[in-house]
Amino acid sequence: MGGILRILNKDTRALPVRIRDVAKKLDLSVTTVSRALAGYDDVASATRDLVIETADEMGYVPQHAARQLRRQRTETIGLIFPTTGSRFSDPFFSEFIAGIGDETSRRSYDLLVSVAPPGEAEERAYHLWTNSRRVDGFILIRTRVDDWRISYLTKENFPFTSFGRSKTLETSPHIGVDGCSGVKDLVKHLLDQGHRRIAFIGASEELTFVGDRLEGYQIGLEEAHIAYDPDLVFEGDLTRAGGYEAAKILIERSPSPTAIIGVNDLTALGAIRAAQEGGLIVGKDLAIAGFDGTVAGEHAHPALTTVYQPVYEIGRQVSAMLIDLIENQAGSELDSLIRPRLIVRDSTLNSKPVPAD
Amino acid sequence: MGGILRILNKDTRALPVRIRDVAKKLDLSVTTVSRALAGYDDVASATRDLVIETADEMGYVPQHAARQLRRQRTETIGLIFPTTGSRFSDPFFSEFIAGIGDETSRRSYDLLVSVAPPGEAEERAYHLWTNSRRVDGFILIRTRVDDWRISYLTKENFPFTSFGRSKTLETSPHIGVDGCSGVKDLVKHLLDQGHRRIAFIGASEELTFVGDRLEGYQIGLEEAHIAYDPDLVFEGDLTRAGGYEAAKILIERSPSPTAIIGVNDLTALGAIRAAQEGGLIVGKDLAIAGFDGTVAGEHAHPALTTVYQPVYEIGRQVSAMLIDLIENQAGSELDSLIRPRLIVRDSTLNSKPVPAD
DNA sequence: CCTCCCATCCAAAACGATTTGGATAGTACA
DNA sequence: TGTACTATCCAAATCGTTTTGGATGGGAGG
Repeated sequence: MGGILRILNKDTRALPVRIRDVAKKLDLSVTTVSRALAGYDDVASATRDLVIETADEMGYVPQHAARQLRRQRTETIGLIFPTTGSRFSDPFFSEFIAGIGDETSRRSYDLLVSVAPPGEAEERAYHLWTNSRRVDGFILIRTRVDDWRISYLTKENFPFTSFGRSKTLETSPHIGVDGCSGVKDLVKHLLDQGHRRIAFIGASEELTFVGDRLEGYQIGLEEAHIAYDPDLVFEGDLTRAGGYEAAKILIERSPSPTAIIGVNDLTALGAIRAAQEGGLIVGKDLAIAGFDGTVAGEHAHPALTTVYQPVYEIGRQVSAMLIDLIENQAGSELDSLIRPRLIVRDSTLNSKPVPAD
Repeated sequence: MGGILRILNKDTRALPVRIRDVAKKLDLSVTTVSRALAGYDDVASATRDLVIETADEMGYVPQHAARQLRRQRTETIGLIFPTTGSRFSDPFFSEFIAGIGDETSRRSYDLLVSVAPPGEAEERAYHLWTNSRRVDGFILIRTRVDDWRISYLTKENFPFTSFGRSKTLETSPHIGVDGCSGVKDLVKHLLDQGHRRIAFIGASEELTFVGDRLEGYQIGLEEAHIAYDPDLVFEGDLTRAGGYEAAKILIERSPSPTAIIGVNDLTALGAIRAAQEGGLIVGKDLAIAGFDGTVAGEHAHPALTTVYQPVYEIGRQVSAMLIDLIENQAGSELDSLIRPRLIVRDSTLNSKPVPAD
C-alpha cells in the first residue's frame, strides 16, 4: 500500500556542524570557541559575541556524547516505572511524568524512561544505567517498605530522590505525602456524616503509601473509639477491577458497611460501579471515597470524595530536588512532607438528593 | 525532621570499571577485550569465554557516552509529547508509552521523553535533539494535517515513525488506525438502534485523526441518506471537560439529538456526565459512544460503547518499525492500517433496562 | 628448508567536545 | 629601557570506546 517510501540513507544525512567548523570559519581555535560559548571571561567580549552569533547561525549544537564523555555527566535523569507493560494506565503516571518533564527541561536536563516490573528485570535496568553512566540520578516511585533500589543506590553513592518515603533507610531525599493524616481527615468526615461501619480497600502493604493510608484509617477509628474490625479491610490491587471485586464482596456482607474508603481513586471508582450494579445509590445508601484527586474521580457519577495530592507539582519538586542533589546545591530541603487536602463531593454526601430518575 | 542526610560526594562514588581495567587484569589488550565482548571471530574461543566471564564478574558495562561517540549512534529514541504539562492525563498516553518502552528495551534501545506544547518550544526541542545527535529517531504522536515535524525530519533525513498519518507528505512510515471506518461502524450501529438525530463532538480538525473520525460520521450518515446537519457537530478539546460543555449545549437544543458520538472516550465520558446531570438516562433517553476503548469507558456507568484501538500494541509496533528503519532493516511494512473494533455496551443499548433505583 | 597462510592478538587512530597550562603581545609603571 | 602584569588566545591532553591496519608465530604444503 501507499506508494514508494523514501529510503533513509545515513550517507545522505546532513552532517551536523562541529565546533571545529565554527572555529575554522572564524579563524579561531577550537578552544576559544568552546570557551566563548561557555561564557568564560578570558575571551574578548567582541570575540565572544561574534562566536555566539556565528555558532547560532550555523546551527551549531554540541554533540551530546562528546560533551558527556569529557565532562562525565549526562544531564539526564532516569525514571523506571515499576510495573509491567500492558496493565499500566493509572492517570497518576502521566501527571507525574509531566511534572518531571517540565522541571527537567527548565533546567536543561533530559528524562530517560523505562518500564520494568519489580524483580530481576528491574535490578538489571538499574545496574545498566548506573554502570554505563547513562544517567546522573534516579527518581523512584511506588517506594516499598523494604526497597532494594534504595539500598542499592545508597551503597553505590548514586543520587536519587523518591516520591514517598521508605523504611529501608532512616532517611533519604524524598517528597512524601502524609497519607495517614489525609485518611484520618477522611474518616473524620465520614464519622461526621454518621457512619460507623467504614470499610477500607487497600493493596499490597509492601507499598509504603498503602501502609500509611491504612494507618490513618486505623487511627481515625481509634480516636472515635470504634473497634478495628479486620473483616472490613480488604486487599485490592490499585486498579478499578480490584476495587470492583472487593466492593462486591463487602456489599454482600451482613451487616454491610455504610461507607467504603478506597486506597486510591481507581479502587474507589471500581467500588462505585459494584455498588451501582448492586442497586445501591452511592452517596445515599453507601458512601464511597478515594485518594489521589484524579480528574476521573471529579467527573465520576456521583463525583468522588477524595483526598487530593498535587501529583504534577510533586513531580516537579522531586526532580528539582534531584537536580540540586546532582549539582551539589545544598539549598533545597531534602525531606518534605506534603499534607494532602480533603475534597468532599457527592459520593459521601447523603444530605444532597441524587438527581431524580 | 528526619535527621542528617548523607551528603553525596562524587569523589567517594565508586569508579566504574573500564574496559582497560578488564584488559589489565587479564593481561590482554583493550582491543582484544572489546572484540571478544562484541563476539568477533578473530579472538580464540577460550579467550573469549575468559573475557566474558571476567568482564561479567567485574561488573563491566561499556560507558554509554564513549561508545556512542565512537559509533555515532545513540541507541535511543525520542518521544516528545505535544502537550503542555499540567493538562495531560489522557490514559491513552501511559498505555502508549508502555508499548514503546517494552519494545525498545527488548531491542536494547532507550527512550528519551520530553513534553513540549506545539509551537516554538516544540521546534527547539526537535532541533536540539537532532543537532546534538541525542537520539537516533523520533516517534511522533497526535499528527497534524499540516505537520511541521514531518517536513522538518524528512528534510533532515532523520528517521521517524508516527502514530497516525499526515497529509504533509504523500507517504511516511506510520501505523494508522482507520478512524473513518471505525466511526462508520458506530454510526451504523446507532442507526440500527433507530437513531436519526446523531450528534458528533469533535476537536481541532488540525489533528488528522479528528478529521478521519468526522469523515466516518459524515459518510455513515450519507449512506443512510440522512442529511448532514452542521448544528449537530461541535468542537471539543479531547478532554472530559470539553465533552461535558459541548453535550450540555446539545442537550438543551430542540429538537435535541438522540445520540452523541464523542471523538474520544474522554469526550464521551464528559457527555455522559452532562446527560446525567440533565436528568437523562444514558442508554435509554440518550445514546452516547466514544472512541479509544480505554478502561475508564469500560468501567463507566453505564459502560461506554466505543471503538477500540489497541494502543499498547500500536506503541510496540510503531517503535519496532522505527528501530528497523534506524538499523536499515528493510523487513517490516512501513505503512500499516489497523482496523479498529466496535465494542457495544450499555450506553447505546436502549433495549436493556437500566438498574432500578 | 622455505614459503604461505591462518589464527590470534595488538598499537594507534579515530569520535568531538572540554580543560589544562601555557604563549604572546600590548600596556603601565618604575 | 626593562619589568611586571593583564588581556586574549591556543596546542595538546583527556574522557572510554571501537575500528583500522597490521604484527607475530606456528603449521601445512611444496
